[in-house]
Amino acid sequence: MTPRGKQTVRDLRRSSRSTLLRHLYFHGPLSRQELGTATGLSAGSVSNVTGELLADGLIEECGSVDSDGGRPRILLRVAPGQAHLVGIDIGETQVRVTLFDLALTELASADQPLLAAHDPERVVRMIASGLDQVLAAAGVPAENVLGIGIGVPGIVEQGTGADPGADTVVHGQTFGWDAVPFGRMLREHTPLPLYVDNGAKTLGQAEMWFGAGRGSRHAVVALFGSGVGACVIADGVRFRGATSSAGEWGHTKVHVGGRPCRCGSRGCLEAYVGAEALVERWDGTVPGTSEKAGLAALLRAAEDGQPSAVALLDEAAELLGASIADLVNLFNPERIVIGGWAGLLLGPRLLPAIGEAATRYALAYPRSRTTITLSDLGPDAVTLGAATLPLTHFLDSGGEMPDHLAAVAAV
Amino acid sequence: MTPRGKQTVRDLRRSSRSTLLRHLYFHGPLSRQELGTATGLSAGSVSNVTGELLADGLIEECGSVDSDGGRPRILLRVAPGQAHLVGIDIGETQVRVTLFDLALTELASADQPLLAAHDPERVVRMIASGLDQVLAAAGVPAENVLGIGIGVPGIVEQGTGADPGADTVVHGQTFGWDAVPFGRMLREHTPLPLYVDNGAKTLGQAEMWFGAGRGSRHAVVALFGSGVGACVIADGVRFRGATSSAGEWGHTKVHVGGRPCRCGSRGCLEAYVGAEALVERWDGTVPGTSEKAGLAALLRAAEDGQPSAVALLDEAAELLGASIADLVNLFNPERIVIGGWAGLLLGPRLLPAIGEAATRYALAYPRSRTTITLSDLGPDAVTLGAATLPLTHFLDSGGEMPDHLAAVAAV
DNA sequence: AGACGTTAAATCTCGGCGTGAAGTAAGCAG
DNA sequence: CTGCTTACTTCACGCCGAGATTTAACGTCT
Repeated sequence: MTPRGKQTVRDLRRSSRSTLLRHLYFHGPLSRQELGTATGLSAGSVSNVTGELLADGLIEECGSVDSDGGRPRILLRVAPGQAHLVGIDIGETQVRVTLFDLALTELASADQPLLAAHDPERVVRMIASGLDQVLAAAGVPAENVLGIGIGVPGIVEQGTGADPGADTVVHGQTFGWDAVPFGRMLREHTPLPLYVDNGAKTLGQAEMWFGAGRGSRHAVVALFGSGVGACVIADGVRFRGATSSAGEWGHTKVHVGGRPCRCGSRGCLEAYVGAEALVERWDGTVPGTSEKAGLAALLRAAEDGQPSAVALLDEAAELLGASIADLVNLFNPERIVIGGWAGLLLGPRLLPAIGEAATRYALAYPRSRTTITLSDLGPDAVTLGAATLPLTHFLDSGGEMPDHLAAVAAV
Repeated sequence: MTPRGKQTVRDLRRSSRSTLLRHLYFHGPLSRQELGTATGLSAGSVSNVTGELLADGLIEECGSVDSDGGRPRILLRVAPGQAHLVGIDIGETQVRVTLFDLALTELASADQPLLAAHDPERVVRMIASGLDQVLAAAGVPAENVLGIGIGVPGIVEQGTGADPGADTVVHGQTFGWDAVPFGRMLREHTPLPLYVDNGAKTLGQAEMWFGAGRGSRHAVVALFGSGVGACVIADGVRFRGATSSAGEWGHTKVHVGGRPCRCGSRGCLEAYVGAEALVERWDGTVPGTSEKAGLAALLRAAEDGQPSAVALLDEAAELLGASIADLVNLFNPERIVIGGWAGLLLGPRLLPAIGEAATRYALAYPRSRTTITLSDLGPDAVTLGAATLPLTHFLDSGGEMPDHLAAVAAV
């Protein structure tokens, strides 16, 4: 309990720049006038700071609006092409690299299949080549990229040094990665700033920025796929915990000592309601089908009234509801968003039962303050959320360019 | 996702004052010299700010230390008698009001028994009279009290207005309080600033400031008493959630659909390992004994090898370990502290088994970064933790006196 | 005793910040 | 063209922290 307050000199400027930039980013084109009233800064300061941002090329003027009788307002917006972002999704079956502009519109994308072998070295090489591909395809020079956000499976241990991304270590049980120095390996292929986080967490970020989580400051994004994970947002910021592995919801117990789970423990939620577990437990599964096909078949069977399928899905809804109730009790969020490909598939059928079960299992007061909704983002959101990581840094720093961008920005 | 960002002018000074005050508070008497290097502020600024704080009477000089050959260092410390704090514990059986000085040394205390009736109006009157008693006993004028911290059972809904304490609403299931406008009722008896929170949370605060949680920024304080609760600290700050009811660990499920719990749900942790549940479930309990006596008897029987007692405690350790594993997975803390009167009683016997079970049930990586320890604070810590609430506000604001104190501080 | 070295603290100068008032730009109505 | 309204810019002011300089308060050495 000896928290930090640091010294501050012209961090005021950084803070002002950050505030204005953020506001412009999220609330579309605005005049300096509106910016001032919205952020609380005086008109003089807004003029000053926007002038600086304009000179840096980070924002630009875009049209004007008549104001009855007086001088028209000049609208400002973030210059979308001034810098770029890369988002990468390392999934179970492929590595996807996507290049975005500052407004997060997709410019180019490169997919590379990832078969049985998940050798880290090979994945890193695929990232490097994917990076070259998208930059070449869009004609964007590498110096113009603010940073690379990467969503990986497993637990991510963030670095702390001067180049934190390069110190990132990944523990991925499903990939057989044990303390892989992922950041260091990547750093050998690119000098760009690296931001690595768990894929479920980047998906959660996307959900908070552009999906069903928009507008809430306390939320839990529950990712329901082959496994089960969660991304907790507290007060607008992702909850990381001491070593940024917080939110491992899938291995929360629903029946202590129950079904064995692939994590080595027993009774985990994932061992009951993960897509892998559901397909494996259903007696109607045709051996050899893929997980997605198997789950779709299970859903169809349940909709046709096949008793074992109905029972299995009813049980899944009950357990998910109970476990979501735990999240409500522990995190007290305003909103719970159910996402992930299995969540998208089963959600429409299960949501009412899940909500009802959550009401039965959670404490009344926090439950009454929470809404449970389905995600409205596609599965491509992982790369989008990953790109969000360097973007957040960019906005927080008030539009600071990494060192290698200085020359470009000066033009 | 449109977070804050405010205007800032001489908040720098507030921040500097806060930093220095906090550092002096927690790291005992220090010279200006040491303060400078410890906080990163320049010697000039330290001189400036400490001069201001001295003039305000918030800190004082206390002796000096030779520095080989040169001018001796003058030590500074927070002036303990300059202001006072009140901490109140509304427990199941009594209302305890304690007056502290700024250094949180107890000056006076008043207990009032709370029998069957928990009528809110009566509790508020007891608080008012207890307040008068302790102030009179210590000869402290009310104007000299920075604020009143109150730990209550149940869920606390914090106010948001200009006088947040007075808007506090309490939902206390065990007391039969339903949306009691506790803050407003108190405001009729005293003009002092009010800070209300759940008793488990104030106990957790005490643990973080003075107990086993000291020095960690991410911790979970698990309170194990008649019921079960938790206080989550993330990055040095208590995790509140949207309506500050986060951390309701006791009603987390260990067996979905299992034993009925007093909260109305089934399978809650509390329904298995709460002291009330343990005493009720043990076949050796003598009807009519108090909960504490019953639990002590259970413990003695287990130590004598009585099989049903041993089995019950073994199961409790297993379930606690599994549920603590959930906390580890979800919150990823550096430390878990087990407190509460039942925790203190059973802890020494159960701790090894709990730790071992947690290892079996939690993910390996976050578990390896967590230590599980027993509380080292007595049960009186609730009032201490409650007094911590106004103190935190005082330190955060850089030593700002509430309005009614202005006259006193000017002397 | 007095000069000197050493270290702590106070004071001073400097560049930078946001505010708010005063000034300027850019449109409209008559 | 003259006023009038509104948007933006400029500027003087007070305040801030950093860093250099000065003063204070001690030992020690001759």
